[in-house]
Amino acid sequence: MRLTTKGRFAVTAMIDLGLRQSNGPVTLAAISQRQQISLSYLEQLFGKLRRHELVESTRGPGGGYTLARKASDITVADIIVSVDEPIDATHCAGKENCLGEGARCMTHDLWASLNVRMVEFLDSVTLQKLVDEQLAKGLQIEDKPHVKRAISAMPVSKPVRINAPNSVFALGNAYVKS
Amino acid sequence: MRLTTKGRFAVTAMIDLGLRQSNGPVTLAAISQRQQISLSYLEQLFGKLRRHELVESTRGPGGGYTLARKASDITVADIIVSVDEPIDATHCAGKENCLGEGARCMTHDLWASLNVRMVEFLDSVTLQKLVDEQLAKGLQIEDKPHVKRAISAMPVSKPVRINAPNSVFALGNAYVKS
DNA sequence: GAGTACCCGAGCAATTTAGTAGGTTTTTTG
DNA sequence: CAAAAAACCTACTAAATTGCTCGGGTACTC
Repeated sequence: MRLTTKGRFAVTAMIDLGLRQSNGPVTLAAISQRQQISLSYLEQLFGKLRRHELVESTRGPGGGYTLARKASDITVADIIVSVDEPIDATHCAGKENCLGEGARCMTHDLWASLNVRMVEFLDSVTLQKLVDEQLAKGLQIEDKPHVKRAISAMPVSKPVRINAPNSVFALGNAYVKS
Repeated sequence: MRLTTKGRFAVTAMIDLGLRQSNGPVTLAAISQRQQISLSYLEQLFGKLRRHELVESTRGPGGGYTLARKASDITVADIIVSVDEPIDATHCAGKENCLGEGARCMTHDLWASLNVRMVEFLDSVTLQKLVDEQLAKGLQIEDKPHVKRAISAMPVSKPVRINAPNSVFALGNAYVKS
């Protein structure tokens, strides 16, 4: 498992979905606007989330996405694994004795143990918990504005275009680069 | 904070160091051989680890690296933060009201809470714990072979040259890509 | 002063990130 | 029925990151 902004975007979008799916399917366009994530990127992410059966889709007008199961049955680990599609971690993947030498590389055992702990932890955080956290913070949910066709002349809000992999889980450390 | 193979390499190298620093400084060349990480890459990582005061260096023959403090005072979070040099997580970094609109983006609060938990968790895992885990698994430590100058005709072991960011924390899921 | 080891920077190819662009289905609706 | 809304899909892109090489330094010991 990797933790990058990709996973963050997915978790953010899923929380948005969890918060608002009570009154019908939620469109990606709406999530895109609220969370400032590009629509096409959301489409890619939700394609994966759907194939991993975390969400279900409804096509046509009034359609959108809903959670495929209860928010309390979806964990952060589920989401991150879905979008990150890991291939293999160690360069000595699978093979027991990566080096023919006596000192077999400790990399997998070593990392596996930390990996297990990480996954256990992220598996203990459910989407429901995160949704509740947002509600507890007094997040206001607009009751489906149901904009019929009033979305045409919008001030596009500057397509800033920074194509950079952001760091995720940033700590608040602005270490002086001396 | 991000979790990539970069951090994994750093943690792996630090464990190797923790396991072997009892009899003097450990050279990067030795870690490179044992852990199959390129020397130059290790140099870059340890440059950062040194600037973050996790390790100390001794130059000249017999030199190498030692831990700057006790292994029990170094956490996995320390290591990962050191090599990953985060800049900022959210695209609305710092600014309280990222969008001028009523619905202020929930991204920071939202992610910050998960971030805090992650950091707390990774801060709870000390290098000492990981070292002990390796020792418990019966890892044998060669008592400093002290190869004087017998390293010249070595079978180089194929410089395979795969320049790819590997995934980290890979789960054992080989989902069928249908 | 020779050799060992850390130090540093430039530069590289493969990959990932985050996105644009442009289309096709499916479904509702007017 | 036609048009619109929405999911779906594929290909393409610039910037960044990853992991590495190369080539030189600099400090230290024997």
